[in-house]
Parts: sequence; structure tokens; C-alpha cells
Amino acid sequence: MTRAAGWWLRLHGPEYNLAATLDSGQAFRWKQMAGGWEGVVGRRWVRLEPREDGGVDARTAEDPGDGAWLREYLGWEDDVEAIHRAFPTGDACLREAVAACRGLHLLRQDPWECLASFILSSTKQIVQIRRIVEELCVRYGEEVRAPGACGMVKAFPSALRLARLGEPELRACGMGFRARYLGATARRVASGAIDLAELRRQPLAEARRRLIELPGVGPKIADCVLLFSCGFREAFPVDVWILRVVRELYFEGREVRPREVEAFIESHFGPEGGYAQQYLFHWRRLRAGRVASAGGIRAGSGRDGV
DNA sequence: AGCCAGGCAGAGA
DNA sequence: TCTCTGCATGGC
Repeated sequence: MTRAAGWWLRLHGPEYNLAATLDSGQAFRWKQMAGGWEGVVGRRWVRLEPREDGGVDARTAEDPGDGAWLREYLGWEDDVEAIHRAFPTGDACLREAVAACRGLHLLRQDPWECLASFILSSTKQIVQIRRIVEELCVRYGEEVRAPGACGMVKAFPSALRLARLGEPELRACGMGFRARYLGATARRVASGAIDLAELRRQPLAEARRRLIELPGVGPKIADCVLLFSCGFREAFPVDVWILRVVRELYFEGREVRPREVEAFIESHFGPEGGYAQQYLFHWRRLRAGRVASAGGIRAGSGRDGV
């Protein structure tokens, strides 16, 4: 339906958790504003508001059509109850994590935006990744129609656009040594040396190999792209938070080697491991008070309290 | 003030 | 194959 200020779309479904989904380190551009979340999906500005019944109201600046693009992006059709049933039985730790962020969905993002964002993520805190990505968009993204005084926001800049920039222009966004990796990978994507849209149609191992060939992309970032944009739900990115939480929950806090942790992960979590990973990651960060949208449930000073 | 951050690449063993 | 180190920048 349409109104003077734009278009509305109503998504019906049980218990979709916008805060947990949009503020769990999968995507970096969503802003919580006046009880809703505002961001850009592809070339569309979107405002999402949670509904009492668990559904979501979406406001757009232009005709959203049937909204299939938004349902796709939000992972709306993912049957999370079935996914929970696929988790290892008897894993009480995982059940607690699921309970703490019920309604969290994995997103299906644009592969280029996801890849570029995670190249910028290495040894950066999420708050800082947000700032760098925002700066990159403000400087080099194309305008997208939006409500408000300004009337527009910026899309995520294309690979071609970034490929044509020099390293100093990228560094100006505050990304430091990652500028060389982002520029080099942008050139590989822009030249057609790799087809990101094709990855989802390849076997996971093959897609992963292709991604790791890119400058600045190793196993962790490859897994993020596979999980957050290609729909490979068995992909399991292992970062410092996952290392920490898996050691705490399954190794009594012992400083076991990453190799050993990865072997455990591979044998334990199964085909929906990617979802399990996201629950554990977000739950652990909630507990550490590192999630802005958590508001009232912040734990103490924000330092890690075991 | 000093440690750490959704890691990766290159060097050397 | 593995371990170690440098890398830019800024939050806490």
C-alpha cells in the first residue's frame, strides 16, 4: 500500500527478532532509530519496525513490489524451529544461547557488500567496522532515495567504483592496512576474475577455495561470506569470540589450540552449524555487554564477566 | 596507559 | 605444515 510519505510492506511471521538479527555482527549499516531500524538493501532505503505479533512492518521510499527481495534479504523463510531441531541434542549450552536471542535469522546479503565489509573487519571491533563502512559509503556510494530533510542516503559502493580508487582514497576512510586488500579484491571482482553471484551455485568447498584466493580473504572471512551472503548454513566462521565461547562452554575454559577447537566444531554442530555459530556469537557478546541494542540487559561495566 | 579488536600474509623453522 | 610477527587505527 502507499501513502504520501512512501510505501509500507507488512511481513507476517512468528517472532522475527530485528535487533538480534541486525545487530549481531552480520551486517554493519543498520541504525536503530526511534523504535525501528533503518538501512539500505541493495539500492533501496528501508525502515523496519517490529510488530507486537512478531511480524515486521517495512517502510520504503520507492515501490517495494511484492517484497520478495526483502524477505530474501532477511532470511524470512528460514524455518528456525526446524533449524533448532537440527542442533545437537543434549547441548544445553546451545539451547541457552538460542533462548537468549530467539528470532535471530541469518541474513542473505549482497555478496560484494558482505565480502568488502568483512575484508575491513580483521582485527577491528564491530563499532569501528561500522564507522569505516559508513565512511566508505558516504564518500563513494551512489545516492539512494530516502525520506527526511536530506532526501537521500548512500548505497554501498560497487566493486568497480572502489577498483578505480587509489589506496590513499581508501585509507582516508580509516581502514589502515586493509586498504590494499580491499582495493586489490575490488579489482579482481570488477575485472570478472571471480563471479561472486556464482558462488552460491557451487559446492561449499569450491566456493570457499575461490574466496580464499582473494587478497585479504582467509578462512574466517570466506566463511562469513559463505554464511551471510551465499546461504551455506554449514559454514562456521571462527573468530576470537567464537574461540572464546567454545573454549568456555565445551573445554572448561582451557586454552586449547584453535586447530582443536575447529575439529570439535566440525564434529559437533552439524548441517545448521552456521546458525549455531551466530547464536553463540551474539549470546556471548550480549553477556559481555558489547551489543548496543541490548539496552537494559547490559551486564555491569561492559567488561567480560565469566 | 596498555591491551585488544568478527585476521591475513609472509617469513622462517 | 606449523608458528611467529607486522600491520593501522581506535575503543574501552
